[in-house]
Amino acid sequence: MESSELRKVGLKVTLPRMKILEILETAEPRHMSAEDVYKILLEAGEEIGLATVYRVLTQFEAAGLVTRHHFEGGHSVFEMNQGHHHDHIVCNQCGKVVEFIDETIERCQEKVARKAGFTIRDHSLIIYGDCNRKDCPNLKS
Amino acid sequence: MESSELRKVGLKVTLPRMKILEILETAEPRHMSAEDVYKILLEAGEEIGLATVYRVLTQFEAAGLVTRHHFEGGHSVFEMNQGHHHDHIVCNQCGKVVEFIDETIERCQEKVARKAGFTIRDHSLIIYGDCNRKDCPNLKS
DNA sequence: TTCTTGATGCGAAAGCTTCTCATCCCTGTT
DNA sequence: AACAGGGATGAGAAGCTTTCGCATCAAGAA
Repeated sequence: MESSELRKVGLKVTLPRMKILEILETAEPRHMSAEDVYKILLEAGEEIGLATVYRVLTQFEAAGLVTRHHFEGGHSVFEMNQGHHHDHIVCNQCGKVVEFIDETIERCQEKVARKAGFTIRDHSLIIYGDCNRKDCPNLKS
Repeated sequence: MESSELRKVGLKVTLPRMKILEILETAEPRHMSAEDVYKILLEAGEEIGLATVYRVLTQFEAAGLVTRHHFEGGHSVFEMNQGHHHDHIVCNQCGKVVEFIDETIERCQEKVARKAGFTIRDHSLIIYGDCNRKDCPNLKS
């Protein structure tokens, strides 16, 4: 039962929040825009407003349940947190997203920030490229 | 004479392009939004449209003269290319931007992408933090 | 069940960026 | 130097993502 997750972070357990949480936990791909989540809810016959989706996702982000990434094109994508940080490789052609974590890169970032006198709060590393798969069409979403 | 730079990349030499190029080459800070460039032009008494600034910056990007970065908050900043790639540390408080380059990180990215079967076209690494300077107010732009 | 407060849905609005189109001005050619 | 052609420009409208405002509604406590 996911309701405990909501209570744990101090959010009232409401229908929209449960539905959105469920989608984030089960749907594929795991990286979705607010619009994506909204469409899934509409197709499922839910009565929900796009504004609510944005509000809830923002609250989830503040609560540490999801992470928001600023991909190119001026729109954000959200993904469920899995406890461990990771970065992304995005295919320019098909939009496929691969997650990765590289400890060496993480350590180098700490070193660089320290040298500049900064305290790291967050970071965003996104590699853009071509995935080179045979089934990768140019039907960029 | 900057006009040669424009000709070199196959762009007609026009007044707006010259002016924008000059601002990008001389103004501080080196990271500016389209709006920033537009305001500088207006204050200089130029008759120019915001749409033109966006058009020209996009053309400059396509021509490899400038690079566009997607910072948080949904707005882009542009900076003149200096021949060498670099990444950024941005202060959450005052917006100060520090550039850095770390060869180890660059190499790791290549390795990670290769392992995932991707061909890197581009990448974006932005570290967000606090710059810890005494003159760093919370007057986030 | 009733009450209080916070959550929701809807439409409007804000912020950034792009589009449309009539006019203008580079640029190569007379 | 004047000309012609097509790309470039300015102004406003429009598009897109995201947020706001407010009347209504529902979750959680008494």
